[in-house]
Amino acid sequence: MSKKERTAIEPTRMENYAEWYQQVIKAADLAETSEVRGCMVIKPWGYAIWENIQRVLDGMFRETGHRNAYFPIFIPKSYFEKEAEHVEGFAKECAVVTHSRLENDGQGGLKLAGELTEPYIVRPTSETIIGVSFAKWVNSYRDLPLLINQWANIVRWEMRTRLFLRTTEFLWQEGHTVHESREEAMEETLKMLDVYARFAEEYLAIPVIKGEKTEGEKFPGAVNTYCIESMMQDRKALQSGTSHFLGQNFAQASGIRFQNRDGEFQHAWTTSWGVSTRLIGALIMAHSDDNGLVLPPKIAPSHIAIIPIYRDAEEHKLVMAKALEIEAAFRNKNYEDVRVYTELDDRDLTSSERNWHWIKKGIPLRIEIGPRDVASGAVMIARRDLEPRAKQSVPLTGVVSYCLQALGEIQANFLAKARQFRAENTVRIDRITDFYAYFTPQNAEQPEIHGGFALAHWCGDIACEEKIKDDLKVTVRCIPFDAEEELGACICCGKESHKRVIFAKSY
RNA sequence: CGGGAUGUAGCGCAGUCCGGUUAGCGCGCUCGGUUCGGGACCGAGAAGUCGGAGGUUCGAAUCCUCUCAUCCCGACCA
Repeated sequence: MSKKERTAIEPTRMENYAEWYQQVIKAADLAETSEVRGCMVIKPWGYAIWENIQRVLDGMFRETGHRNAYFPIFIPKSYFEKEAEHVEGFAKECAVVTHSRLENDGQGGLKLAGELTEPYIVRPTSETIIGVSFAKWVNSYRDLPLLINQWANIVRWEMRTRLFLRTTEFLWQEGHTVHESREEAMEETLKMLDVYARFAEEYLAIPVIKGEKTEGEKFPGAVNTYCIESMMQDRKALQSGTSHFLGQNFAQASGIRFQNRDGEFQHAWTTSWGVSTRLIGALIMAHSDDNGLVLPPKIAPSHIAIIPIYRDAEEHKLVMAKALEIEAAFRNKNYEDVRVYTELDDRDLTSSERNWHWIKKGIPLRIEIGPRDVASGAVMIARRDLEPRAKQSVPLTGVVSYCLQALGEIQANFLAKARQFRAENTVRIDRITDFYAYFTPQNAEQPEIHGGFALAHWCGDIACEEKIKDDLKVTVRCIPFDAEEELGACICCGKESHKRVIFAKSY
């Protein structure tokens, strides 16, 4: 058989990005679609990534003074109705509970019974139900700030779903805070956006752009919505986290009032912020390649696959003894704040089968150890940030230090690579013809990877935003915080503009 | 909710137009053997009643009616 180069994932990113994404998830065994419409089953390798995300973020929330709590999954319809924009924003995607029990229908089936006097909405987000509690908890300025976080599941009845990116039920974290003043609430909103940005870059190795959402894209009921936007390898944008300044809207709707320092009653100022299992989608699309998942060491469920190579029972015994020694050497070892985990894989499969298994799962390092290595007192180490064939012989005595250092390098390489990719695919555009050309694929039937982030002037008029969206499916991803003052003309209508915003196609 | 398509073994599919013995193929799985440092090979085997209901017929995966579900394209979206 000819040993021609082939990729572990087919099709490749270039051939069919959307299909490649599904295949990476399948090959890495992260998740699968469930029998339940739009819902996914998150499998151990995928769930472990989520647990790592939870662990790290939870620590960050604690450090910033937040405490975890839990609120009901059901929201009475009347609560939901209190904030008008909020209702409008979520009404079309709510699962509603209308009955409380099932009865035998006499034909071997079941029928709905016990109709509720007031239907319950399965939370699509918890502002309204949490607001009811907050109204009780907050009476005085001395009760503030109130800094709460909830880890929960959410249901949004989306029309079209994609594993991790958009599922009917998803897991997330939602922070909800109450403050005495506008300034303090705004400060909180931006502080948590910073936490998200730091997490994305330091742990997920995904560079993000912090900015504000336009009026058309902001959270229903929010005064301002801020976001972190990242670029995927098909050059589309993915909103990876949001933080909302809710003003007094929800405080008024829920009656969150307190007596201030002057003894007067006033409505509080609230915020909410969240990230979801979508981050796993971001992780996949930001780093993975045509050989499967690629995981930054700081978020990987496990870091090193140890692969013994042997032909018979005698060699197995010989090699396994060393493999167990290596495994033991990593016990209780940390790379920065991350515990290093290993996977000793001596399954009865060919070594290449086991090798590819771990490549596809995105494990950062692989240690191969065979009879030749045992004889020479060394092992072969392969890194996920290099070609699958690239292997380095490392003496047994230096394996741990080599690996710990390599993990750090790999983490840094992924971030640098993602930064470079984003830089290469970000352009400043001033003429509308260039803008349309940039976002128009060569092949309309089967669009190739095209476009990217376009920094262009925008007048702030929603009509221009809508027109571009209708024409090109391109939206204003955000008005970046770091956008410099610059006089220019709106890319769409030509009116005066003072800042460039980021336009892109998005998920 | 509009437009299009599909439901046959765990997965991917053929067979359906032109009804006819025991419903096939690839992958996967199980067992045995040879292999094993770049995705192995040979042999044997298990597994489906054809989305569901009804009808036509001597006979239905195949024809008819109804129904359910899923997928793709639009509007929505963390």
